[in-house]
Amino acid sequence: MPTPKPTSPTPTTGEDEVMDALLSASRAMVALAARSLAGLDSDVTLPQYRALVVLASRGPQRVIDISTELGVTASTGTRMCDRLVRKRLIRRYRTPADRREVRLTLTPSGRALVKDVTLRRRGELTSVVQQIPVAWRKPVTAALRAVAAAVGELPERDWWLDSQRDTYAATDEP
Amino acid sequence: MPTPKPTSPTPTTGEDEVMDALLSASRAMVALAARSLAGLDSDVTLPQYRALVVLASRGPQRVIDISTELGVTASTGTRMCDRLVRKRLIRRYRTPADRREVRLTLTPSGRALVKDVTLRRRGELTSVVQQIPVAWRKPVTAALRAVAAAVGELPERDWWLDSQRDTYAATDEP
DNA sequence: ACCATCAGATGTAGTATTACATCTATTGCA
DNA sequence: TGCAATAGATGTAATACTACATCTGATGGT
Repeated sequence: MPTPKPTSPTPTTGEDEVMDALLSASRAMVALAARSLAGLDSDVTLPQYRALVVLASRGPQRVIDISTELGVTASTGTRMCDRLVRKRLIRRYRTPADRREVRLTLTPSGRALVKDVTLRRRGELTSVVQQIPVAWRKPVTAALRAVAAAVGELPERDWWLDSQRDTYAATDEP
Repeated sequence: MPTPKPTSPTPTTGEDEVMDALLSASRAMVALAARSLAGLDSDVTLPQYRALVVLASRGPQRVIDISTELGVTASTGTRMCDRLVRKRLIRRYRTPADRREVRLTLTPSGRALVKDVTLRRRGELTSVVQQIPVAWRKPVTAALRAVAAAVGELPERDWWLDSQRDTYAATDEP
């Protein structure tokens, strides 16, 4: 805790400092996320964007999957998807295997939007990254990956950015 | 940054890796933020929480300041403050100096809420921090601070957690 | 003293988020 | 075959976010 820090008797190994810095960075990231979303042409809300990121990171998902990931009910998920479909950012596909399921996939526009936001963030972070001494980059990279992994973030591989062909045939529009 | 060394003797030495890791971490942080907010007793939205964080980090602010920080109009800011006041998380104070102004401050509940959320995040990040090799902590800490600073995040000093007395006298309730 | 400006608040309005209950279509299993 | 369970969609409703236009009150400079 940063609070009544009793000035640990044992010279701490810098654990608190790392944690504080991490929390600061965390708040900053949230602000950054909000900002990069606000400065966008289309008006996508944060929940909507999070849904897009899930699709971008994990590939085609069901409504229930996205809902769970976002911590909302299925009905809320359905509603959100309605809006994203209306905005042409995602598409619904029926799977032949299980006709109850609906697979959600990003449209090219959806992919472009995620890419755009990513680029914006990249822009804001470029100078920071460049200022990190080369010798530090390895540990910093490792630490950041650990953070992402621990918090439950998906693969860093942006396979989705190179809009590969959708693997689902549009059987019907639900 | 403690050592803003001009670096880059050789172009791109792990620069991309750091950036990717940073972006991953960024997405993870957003998800984490949403989660730590969802698992809360009181129902505070992300915009509301961001407002609280601004107050917590920067101390008493005006409506316009918070609005600017959050990237919304003044009227939106006023509305948001209305809700936060109704939830007893912030308080409005008139300043004698400029009677147009309204200073917003966190109530004890507000402070407690921010603290609670911080603790939750801390919990999720503890294991990560502990896993970072001691030798790495210094660079990692510096890098994270740089990120926070660059993105416009405030001092890491959590002075506000030790609920010091509010310096404004409640003259009237607007 | 006058008036432009600033800080906030309010009226109005559209869209989003979210949940609960309920309904349809499908699937899986006994 | 029959029926519970699953995946979504829909009806309904409360709350939040957001902006634009407008209004009040207070400052500050001329």
